Amino acid sequence: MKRIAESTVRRLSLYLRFLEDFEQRGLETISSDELARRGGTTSAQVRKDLSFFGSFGKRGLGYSVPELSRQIREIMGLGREWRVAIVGAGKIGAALAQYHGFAQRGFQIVAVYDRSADKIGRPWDGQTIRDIRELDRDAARERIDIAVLTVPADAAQATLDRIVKAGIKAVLNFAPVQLQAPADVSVKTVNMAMELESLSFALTNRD
Amino acid sequence: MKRIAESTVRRLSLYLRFLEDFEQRGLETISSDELARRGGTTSAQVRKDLSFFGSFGKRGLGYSVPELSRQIREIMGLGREWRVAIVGAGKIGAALAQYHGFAQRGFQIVAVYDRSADKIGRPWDGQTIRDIRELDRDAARERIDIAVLTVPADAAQATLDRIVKAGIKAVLNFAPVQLQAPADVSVKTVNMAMELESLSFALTNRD
DNA sequence: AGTAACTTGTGAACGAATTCACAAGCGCTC
DNA sequence: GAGCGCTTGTGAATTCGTTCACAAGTTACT
Repeated sequence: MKRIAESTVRRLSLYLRFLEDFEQRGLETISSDELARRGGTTSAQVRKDLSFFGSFGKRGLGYSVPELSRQIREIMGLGREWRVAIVGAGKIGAALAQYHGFAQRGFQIVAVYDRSADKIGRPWDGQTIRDIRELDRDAARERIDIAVLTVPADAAQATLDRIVKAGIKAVLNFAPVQLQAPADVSVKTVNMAMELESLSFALTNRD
Repeated sequence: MKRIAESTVRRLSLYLRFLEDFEQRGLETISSDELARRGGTTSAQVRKDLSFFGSFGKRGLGYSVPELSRQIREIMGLGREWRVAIVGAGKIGAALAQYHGFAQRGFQIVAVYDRSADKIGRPWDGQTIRDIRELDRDAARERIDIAVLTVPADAAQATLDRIVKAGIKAVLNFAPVQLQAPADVSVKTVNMAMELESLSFALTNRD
């Protein structure tokens, strides 16, 4: 398959959200123009994004809402359950575990790990906190697909190395550091510090 | 000033983090190549990024670590305190308030707002939760620069409208929705759902 | 059946961001 | 002070992503 731009993938995720909204309201069809309006983009962009994966629309009519939802879910691999481990049982980890949209999309939290002795063994959102050193053993047995990394910045790279060693191929990182991983491991970083600093820049350098 | 790409701003923020690291370790100079290695980019990229704002390096030598730190901080507007209000006193808001890197960079939380009657008036991380309806009145008096939006998705747009009306020009949004705001208001969205879905896509469509 | 009103899908044109490549500057050594 | 090794700063080339523009398909109406 041709290489797909990151920006395209992110927009698909966005479109899907609107489609689900439309679906719930019982609407049958939607045009690229309507999707574009909601997503803050252009209709040509919407059509181009979709065209990488096939032709899902009907000329003159638009897209069938349930059909396009289904297709995007399929493209994005959201037709299945993903098994997620949270690594780092701190405040952010806790907030994430409670985050509803998580389970809603089929991301099921199946294990929680920490390093500190006084956390290990404690109950935590329906789970028991496990020793990070068990990750290597657990990963295959528990069929962990994705690790959510919520450890302090200074431990992030070392913990990522553990995750990689355990054979996990996808990581969502919340530590405000740039991580190094092999090419076959996907790492996405959510860096609020960076976003805040972008705002600071925007406020400082306005025309 | 020439328009600066968002990606450039984000990288500057990244470079700054490495520089501070180097600074603490007492290193005097750094090359674009070293910065690039850490940031997962190329030396040409680093130099180009910096060149939009001036020439800070010395040929043959590299960049002075403290000097470049200072320059980037200045460019990014990080030489001052930014006054931040958290809007939405839920789990995510709480996790953020505790987030250390926040204050560290000069982002000071000066007020917390919520809508629900049983939260208003309660103590919260050294603050008292205020009624969201007071935001309009407070914004100028408290000199609020940035609002962090951590309300549920379905209330996000309406709350943003309040924030805009209160005259706040920068918003960090954690609700997983696309928001509409006037052009003179900067909105950055941190959307974990989208990142997770990108991972799902990556896992599904690997070569 | 013909026409009008829409909307998709997609090459081509455009624009933006990244990478290349190299002249020019700096410090060190002999 | 000439030569060498290193590194910056930046136009030019290239790559990548977005927008344009239009042929072709669909429905609705007369």
